[in-house]
Amino acid sequence: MLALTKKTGYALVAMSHLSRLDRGSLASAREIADLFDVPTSLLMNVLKQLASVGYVESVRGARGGYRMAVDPENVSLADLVGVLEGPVRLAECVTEVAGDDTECTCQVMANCPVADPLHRAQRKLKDFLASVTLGEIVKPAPAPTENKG
Amino acid sequence: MLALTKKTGYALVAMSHLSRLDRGSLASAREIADLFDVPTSLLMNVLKQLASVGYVESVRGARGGYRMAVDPENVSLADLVGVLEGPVRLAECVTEVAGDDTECTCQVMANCPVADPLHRAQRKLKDFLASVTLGEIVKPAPAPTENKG
DNA sequence: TGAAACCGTACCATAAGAGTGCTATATATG
DNA sequence: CATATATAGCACTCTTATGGTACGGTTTCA
Ligand code: FES
Ligand code: FES
Repeated sequence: MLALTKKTGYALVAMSHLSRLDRGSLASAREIADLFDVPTSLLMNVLKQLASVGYVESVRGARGGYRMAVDPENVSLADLVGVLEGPVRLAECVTEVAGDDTECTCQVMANCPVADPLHRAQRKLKDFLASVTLGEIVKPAPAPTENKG
Repeated sequence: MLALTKKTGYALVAMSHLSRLDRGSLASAREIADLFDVPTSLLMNVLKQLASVGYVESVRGARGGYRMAVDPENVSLADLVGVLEGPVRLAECVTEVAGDDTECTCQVMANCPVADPLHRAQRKLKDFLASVTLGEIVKPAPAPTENKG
C-alpha cells in the first residue's frame, strides 16, 4: 500500500532513542519498549535485525542492551527500508535500481509501455528515501530557517 | 513493502494505452488485457474503479469500451495511488497529509520521538508522487535534453 | 434475438505483515 | 555455583491485504 511497515517505524523510534543517549550508554529492548508502548518481543526482533547489519551494537547478559554503532547521519530511510523490508520497488518488475545498473525483470508484460518511465520514477523515489537520514529524524525540530514549506 | 500494487501497475499500463489512442476512440478491457498479457477480469476491475472516479469513461454495449476522460497531465501517481490503494502514509499513525491540515493519529505511541519529522517526510513523499504525472509516463521517451541523470 | 461489452458484487487463495513463545547463551551479581 | 537479566535464534500462529476468479445482471449494436 506504499507504506512503511511497523517494523520500520519501530526501528526509527528505537534508533532515535539510542541516538540521544550518551556515547556508549546502553538501553535494553525492554526499556525502550516500555518507554514507547510497543510490544517488547517485537522490538527485540527489530533490534536483533538492526544489530545483525551493524546499525546497532548489542551487549549480552545482565545490564546489557543496545547502543548505536553508526552515526545517525550515515543511515538513511532507504537503508532502513532495505534492511527491514527488502528492496524498494515501485512496480513488480522493477526489482532494484542499484547505482548505474538497473536489475530489471520487465518480461512480465508483453509490450509494457511504462517500463522506462517507471524506472526513472523508481530512481527518484530511491533518491528521496536516501535523502532522509536518521539524523534528521532524531532532531526534535527542524531549524526554523529550513522551513521551506 | 513500500511498493505499488499490481493494480496500480495495471492502471498505469491501461491508461497509458488509452492516452495514446485518438481522441474519442475506445478500447475494450479485453483488448487491452490481451495486448499486455494481463488477466482480463483483473483489468476490468481496475478499469471499473478508474471509471468510478472519472479518470476514464466507459461506453457500454457491443462496440463499447473505455477511453480517457481526463488529460493525462492532470493525473499524478499520487492520485492513482489514492484511488487504487488508499491514502499514502509513511507510518501507521500518519494517516494523510491533505493540504494544510494533517489528519494524524499519533496516539499509538506514548512519546513518539519521530512524529514531527515523519510528517515532514510524508509530505515530501506525497509531493514526489504528485510530481509524477501520467503524462510523463505516457511519453515513450524523455526528451534527451531532460536527461538530468 | 443474440452476442459483445461493461457493471456489480461476492468469493477464494495466497502472501505478507504483525505478534507470540520458547530455548539457548552470555554476563553481572550474590 | 546459582540466579536473575538480557540478547540470540528460531518457529509458530493469527490477521490482513493482495491477487485473482466467478457469476449474474444490464446496456447496446448487429
Ligand atoms: S513490465 Fe516492467 S515496467 Fe511494466
Ligand atoms: S506515533 Fe505518530 S509518528 Fe510515531
